[in-house]
Amino acid sequence: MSRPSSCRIDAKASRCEECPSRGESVFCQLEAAALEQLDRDKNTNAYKKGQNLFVEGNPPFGFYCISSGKVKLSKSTESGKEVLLRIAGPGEVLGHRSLFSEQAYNATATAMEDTHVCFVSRPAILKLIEQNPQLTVNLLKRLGDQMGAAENRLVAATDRSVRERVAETLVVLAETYGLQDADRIRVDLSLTRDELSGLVGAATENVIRVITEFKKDGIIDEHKKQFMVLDVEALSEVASRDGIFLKSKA
Amino acid sequence: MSRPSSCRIDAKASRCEECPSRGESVFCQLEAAALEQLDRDKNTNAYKKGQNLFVEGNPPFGFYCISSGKVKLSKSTESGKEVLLRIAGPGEVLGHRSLFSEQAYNATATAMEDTHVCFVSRPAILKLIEQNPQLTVNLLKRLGDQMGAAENRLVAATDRSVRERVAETLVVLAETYGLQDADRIRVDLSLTRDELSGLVGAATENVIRVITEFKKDGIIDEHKKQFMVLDVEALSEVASRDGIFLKSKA
DNA sequence: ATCGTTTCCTGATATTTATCATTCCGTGAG
DNA sequence: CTCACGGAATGATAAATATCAGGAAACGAT
Repeated sequence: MSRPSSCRIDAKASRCEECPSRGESVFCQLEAAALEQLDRDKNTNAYKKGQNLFVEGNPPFGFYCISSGKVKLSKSTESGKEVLLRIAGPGEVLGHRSLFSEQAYNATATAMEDTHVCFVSRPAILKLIEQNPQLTVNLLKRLGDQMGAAENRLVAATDRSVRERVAETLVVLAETYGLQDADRIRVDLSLTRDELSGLVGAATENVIRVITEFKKDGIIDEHKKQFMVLDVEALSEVASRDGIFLKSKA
Repeated sequence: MSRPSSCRIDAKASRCEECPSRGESVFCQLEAAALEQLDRDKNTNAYKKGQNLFVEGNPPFGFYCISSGKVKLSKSTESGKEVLLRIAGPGEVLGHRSLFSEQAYNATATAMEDTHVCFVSRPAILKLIEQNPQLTVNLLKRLGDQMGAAENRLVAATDRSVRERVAETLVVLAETYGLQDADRIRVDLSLTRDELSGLVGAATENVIRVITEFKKDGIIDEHKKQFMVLDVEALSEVASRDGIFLKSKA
């Protein structure tokens, strides 16, 4: 209980150093005093799989920082499909964009698994920023990376086939959420075919055909909605590659 | 010569208030002292149509602010096509993203017409930011808007037909760079078919077909690579609409 | 003017992708 | 266990889009 934390819900002592996402978070370089302030200002909430943190079109009230779990950011199209903009893990912030642009949320945030999230109100975060200008620089960097990823994805969407995009997406997911598991990389995410298709930007049926093919080729495997990459080389080869794409987490 | 400016090249007195892009620029809310500092630190350069400000893959040295003219940001794909990420006009900044993420430029910036640009070196801009934290907030807002536009474009790319996207693009261009001209809106840009296609994200031939159709329907017109929107209603209707899309300017 | 180059346009064709219809399979509820 | 249900898979078809090929304008330079 001695030191405060920005990213943990646990009652027991949870300092920033123990935050699983410590190195990644925009907050976790703050000095002690600021962290204490942040700790006082924050609220921690638990979301069950499927619950929304916020919904597209609603006004933004503050800032979210994921402590544990995964959250997808999605937009639904007029034709009823769901486009996944990105998947955010521990240490990542959500709602920062709408906070500064003072516009309604542009996307819906949904917990993909049971998730703990710290919430900081708009006034609190603005005050914190005022006293810690470095924070905005961190946010700029983060947002810049995400922007780069979005741009690369845009290029991919117009230039690469569904097959290539599926491969690319799997590679990036493996890089971002992959856990080494014997000789395979297990993507630590529960992803439905529909969600993957929303990430790839293609019809679910076609994405299914591609992953079936990859499975037959022994490049990937899958159990219970968890994808495993068996041969990253081959997958990258298919992706034709170069892109940063989704990689906003760094 | 008495008062400095952030956004003008002219030797004659050019204060920020006179900057054509004053209200839009992230710089132009700075107080006098900071503006003077900025004026000392900046260099103004002129680019002829077609010249590059910077090129994808190169390391970023600083910050660009467009004084006059238009600049396109593009990425070339492996298959040799050119994807336009956005078009920036007076008051807009370029290179801010790479500056903070400390990565190579993700795109190439090319003057679409004769253009004047102010350049501020990385150290200078960082110093300025240190003394004027508000600047980063402005940048965050700007970047956030651009991010939203990119996301909307991503959704459009997967969900809307070429025809719809062409209409949408023209609507946004009219909103952003349109000048009222009798009963028509003239888009103040010299755009080739290839460039428009890069903006739409489709093969040039197909975009041409759509344009021809719109012209026949009397919805748009075009002279010397300048598009005119005759019937915004109709065009918006086709676009099916809702998107902010390109609208990053404001 | 004339040439040459670039951009624009048009049609025919091939390919990719989406859509629709149907079956299969796994999982949880009763 | 069996049923029902939702996700997953597969095939057939249709639609959208890209690609290819050839020609027509527009424009700049000589």
